[in-house]
Amino acid sequence: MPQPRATAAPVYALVDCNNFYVSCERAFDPSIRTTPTVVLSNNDGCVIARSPEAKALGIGMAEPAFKREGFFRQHGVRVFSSNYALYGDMSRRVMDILGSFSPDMEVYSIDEAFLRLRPVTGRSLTDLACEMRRTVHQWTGIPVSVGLAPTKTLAKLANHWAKKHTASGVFDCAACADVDALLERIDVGEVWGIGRRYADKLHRLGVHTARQLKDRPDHWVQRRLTIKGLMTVKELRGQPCIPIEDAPPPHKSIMSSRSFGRPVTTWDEMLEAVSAYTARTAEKLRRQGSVASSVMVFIKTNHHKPEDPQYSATRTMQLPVASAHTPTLIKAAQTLLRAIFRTGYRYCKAGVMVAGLEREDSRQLSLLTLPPDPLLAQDPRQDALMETLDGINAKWGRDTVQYAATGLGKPWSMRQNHKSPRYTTSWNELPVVKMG
DNA sequence: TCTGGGGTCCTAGGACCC
DNA sequence: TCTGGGGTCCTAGGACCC
Repeated sequence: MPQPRATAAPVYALVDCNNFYVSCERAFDPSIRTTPTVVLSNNDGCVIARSPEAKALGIGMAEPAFKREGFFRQHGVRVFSSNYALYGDMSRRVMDILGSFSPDMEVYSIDEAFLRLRPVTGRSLTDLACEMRRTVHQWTGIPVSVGLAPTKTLAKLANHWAKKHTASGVFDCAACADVDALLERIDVGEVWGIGRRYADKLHRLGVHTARQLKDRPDHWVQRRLTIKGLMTVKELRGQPCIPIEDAPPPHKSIMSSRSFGRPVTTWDEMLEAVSAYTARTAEKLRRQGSVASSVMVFIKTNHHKPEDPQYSATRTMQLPVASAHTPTLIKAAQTLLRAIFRTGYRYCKAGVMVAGLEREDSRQLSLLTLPPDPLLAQDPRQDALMETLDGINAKWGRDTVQYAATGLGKPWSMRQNHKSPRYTTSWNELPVVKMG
């Protein structure tokens, strides 16, 4: 048993929900607790979460679902469409609980958080981690694993180790007498910050394990993996380089894009889809309190179907005055789309991105636009209108009020043929408990 | 023979993460 | 019929400035 630490050196915990999306489905449907289960990406495209039983059947991450349909049926695999209303809400509950264990928390993704833990007299951090795990499971039904280490990169590895090799679901690097021996057993590609490309490159250079990477000289690492790679290596050596970000910095760009549920071929449908994505982008922009100074639109055909004629195009426009006003952005996006849209293609995807984001309260006015236009662009009525729109939609649900340009039927919208109810966020879809 | 030196800004491409 | 969506950062190279 590791002893309570006497020093003030920070210890990082990485808490990661096990098979998060599957665990969310299971929390509300006990009948699938031991059934092989998968969750698909948007548009029911590929597998993005697998239960242990599904993994054991050999179902891979990111496998296209349509190729596995027969297999799923044959093995009784339960299949779910992504239900982000549910996962987002469950995530918030888990994070609330974790936040009560440490004020220094970074919510790193929908299913992961880093915590900086302070040693408590008379109690080991492993013990504390076990309590976190118990509490989250008891209060939400979501199983989590915890890795403890002196750096975030090592905490990631410790978490990985906890999932694979412990029954407790908790692993503390400090409890390990020989960290080098452990790093020797970990493939370099499993290190946080080393993706597929770098892993291939490192293997070609004779670096196969986390230990070997850790022992390369700084200049060797920086030349091949850039400054970021060097930070990763220093963290493997136990030297913290990547701080906790407790307040996430505002986004520098915001995108909305979707694959279509079926190919889009007409101008009218494409215009509707791009307008709808723009409206969504504008909402996200306002939620962050930002305005955008440029708009980008892209459209593309399906490159998985080489027998179809292929086309893809992107176009960007600078706005004279940064804006988060939906009609202004829709107008810009429509102009861009008009410039790149070609008939005769079966489009599979489109998207809208805004960039050059500034805080709404400190935006630059245009030098070039003569009065009264700057006043018009700053019309306070625009802001008031958007506020009202967002308020109504927040209260009564998304798209209670929407722009006509974004379409009503949305025949191009994504497939979601296996969606579970929004158990926790919709009154009409609450789970029903039957008293025996 | 010999073609400065230092800086900024922008873009494209490539890598990573979940 | 059919292969996700949404981000960030770094580097190199070119344009341009004095």
